[in-house]
Amino acid sequence: MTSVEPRPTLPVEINLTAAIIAVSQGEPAILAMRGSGGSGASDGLPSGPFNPLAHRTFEIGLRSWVSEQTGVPLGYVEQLYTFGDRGRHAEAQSEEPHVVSVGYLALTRMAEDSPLPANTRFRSCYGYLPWEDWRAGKPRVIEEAIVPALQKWTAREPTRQNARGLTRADRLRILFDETNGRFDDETVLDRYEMLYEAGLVEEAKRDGRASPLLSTIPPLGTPMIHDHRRILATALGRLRAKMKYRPVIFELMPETFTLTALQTMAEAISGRHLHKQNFRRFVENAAVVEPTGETEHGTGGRPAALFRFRREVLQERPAQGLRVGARG
Amino acid sequence: MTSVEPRPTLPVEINLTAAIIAVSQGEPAILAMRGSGGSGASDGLPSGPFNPLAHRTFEIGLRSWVSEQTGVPLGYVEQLYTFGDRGRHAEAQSEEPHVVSVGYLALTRMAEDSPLPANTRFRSCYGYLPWEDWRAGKPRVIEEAIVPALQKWTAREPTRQNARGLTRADRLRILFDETNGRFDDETVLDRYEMLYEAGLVEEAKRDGRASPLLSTIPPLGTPMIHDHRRILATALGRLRAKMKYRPVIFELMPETFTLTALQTMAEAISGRHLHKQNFRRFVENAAVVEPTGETEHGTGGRPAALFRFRREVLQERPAQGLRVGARG
DNA sequence: TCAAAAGTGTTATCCTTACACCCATGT
DNA sequence: ACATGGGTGTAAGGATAACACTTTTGA
Repeated sequence: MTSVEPRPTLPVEINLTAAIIAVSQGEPAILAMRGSGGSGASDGLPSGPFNPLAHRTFEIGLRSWVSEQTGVPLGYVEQLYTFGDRGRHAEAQSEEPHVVSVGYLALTRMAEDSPLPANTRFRSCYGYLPWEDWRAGKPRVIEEAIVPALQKWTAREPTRQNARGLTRADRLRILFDETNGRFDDETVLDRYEMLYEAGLVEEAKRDGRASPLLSTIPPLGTPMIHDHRRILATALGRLRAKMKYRPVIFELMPETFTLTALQTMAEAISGRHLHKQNFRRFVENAAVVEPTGETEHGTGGRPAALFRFRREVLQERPAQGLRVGARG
Repeated sequence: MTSVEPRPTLPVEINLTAAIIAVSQGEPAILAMRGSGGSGASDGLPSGPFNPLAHRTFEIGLRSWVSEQTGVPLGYVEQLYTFGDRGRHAEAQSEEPHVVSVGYLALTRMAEDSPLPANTRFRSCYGYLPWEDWRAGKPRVIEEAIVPALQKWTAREPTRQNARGLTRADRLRILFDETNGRFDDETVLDRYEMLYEAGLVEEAKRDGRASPLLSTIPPLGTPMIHDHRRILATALGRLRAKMKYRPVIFELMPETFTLTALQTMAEAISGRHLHKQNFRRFVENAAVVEPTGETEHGTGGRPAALFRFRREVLQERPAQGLRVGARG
């Protein structure tokens, strides 16, 4: 039975955090502020508390924080996940209010010339998550550092299962091996969480659960404050998944573009190398783009035809994305 | 620049709400409490405030509320979405703390005999969302009530576009028409949201945005308190999507089952009729089940072979679901 | 003239959809 | 024997994955 007596307001604060992704020169980039938040010199994402008196919805509040902190205009915005254990050491002992993070994915076109605050820059996503970039084959850090360290971690409790019934060895195989020659580009969060659980990322040290192995391996990507790297991992995974069934990628492209530029964009985000003809055939028969008639010169070879996104596909039906194939 | 001075805790309360789905006798059912919450006699989902001092994570808090209010054991649990505008009339004027709802999907096997509190029962999902049940063809309520009413709503502002660039007519066509003979079973939330926006569901009246048409049509499904029907719609859509790529459906099945029972389950959830052979072939070559060797008699005809879920598929790779085909 | 990038043709294979028919049991 | 639901074979069509080759420009 639900109690009806008036409850004291519980000490909970809502924090809104944005993973703002853009792509420039074939690198997917995340907007990060260096040395933000007062937690040492780590990078952080734009974020701020949600004040329901000032902003009617989360999204309005988020846009306001991002605008104030970075000046970057947001296009596509999507809620990702709400994390109840932000700095996972959070315990009853603390005097501070408990903080709950609502993470958002936002996409923006990068304007090379737009002014950003001094400590704020677009930085490659793969600087924070280097094991996610398979465009030039399996990243060396996986075989050289991650797999050996995780194997030791696995050996420590070989039979223990997680909530989904998987042992550590199962997860290692599923997440860091190309099973059937395939790398699953969408399980970004699971990979990050496994490294965190095993105590192999800096954030684990901060939360008091670092592995003794942590000091024996090179740092696995640049750390971030609070749970921001976790939010970035969630954002990248979601974007990779969404791109396959919704035309979100065009939120990142300029008005007109070549097919090669589009493919490079898809590769940057999915972290995989794609097959040229198959990519083009797919784009063609999905009818998501149309030629402008112009060509782009000065690419070093034959000029490329320019295309634009056919906005009408949004009105048509299942609003197709780019179902990128298995591998190039 | 983030301010570092101590902020007063903002008056925000986190509410945890569970859409608990089970299936019995071919009907997908949602656990609902009649006349709960003090908001009149409407139905509500199990829910309660999150107290970080009592519960370390949202999920622990949620399980505790559900257990206390209903006694139902939860199997699979997944976070859905966090709604910042629960009873969307929420405005600064109110004295009460602002409430933010974190919605969860949970699955459970229905035990026919288990005792439930008096006001609590599993009720058909399609009682709340009748336009989602296409198993026997297009639901009559769509052509008879929904489409005419939405057409009038569309005509009122024919050129207005929403955030995704869609006009009302676009949305009507996309959401309530079988485009290319296909009904998109995953866009449950979009359909509910369109009806809400158009003021055609009871909840809109409560929030002061009912359409004058509301009294001219039969009620569109049973209403719920707060945003609970919205959470149910989110849950059903997510479950329909997830079922296609993860074997979550087995969380709802008994230990052993016939293939027909499995198909009935998939149909109950997806709201569509499926093709028998194709369904069986899919199950077969996904290798997600194995025969027990037993058969079930007394089904009225030839006895059916019994199967069980192969738990090993969780260890194998992309943990397949039931990719239900277009239509039966 | 040649490097560099754009752009095309074709085939084997597998998955999806959709037919229509046979089988084993209880009454 | 027959109604009822369980269970199968097969073929057309389309999507995918993988081949290697031609074309057009700038330097």
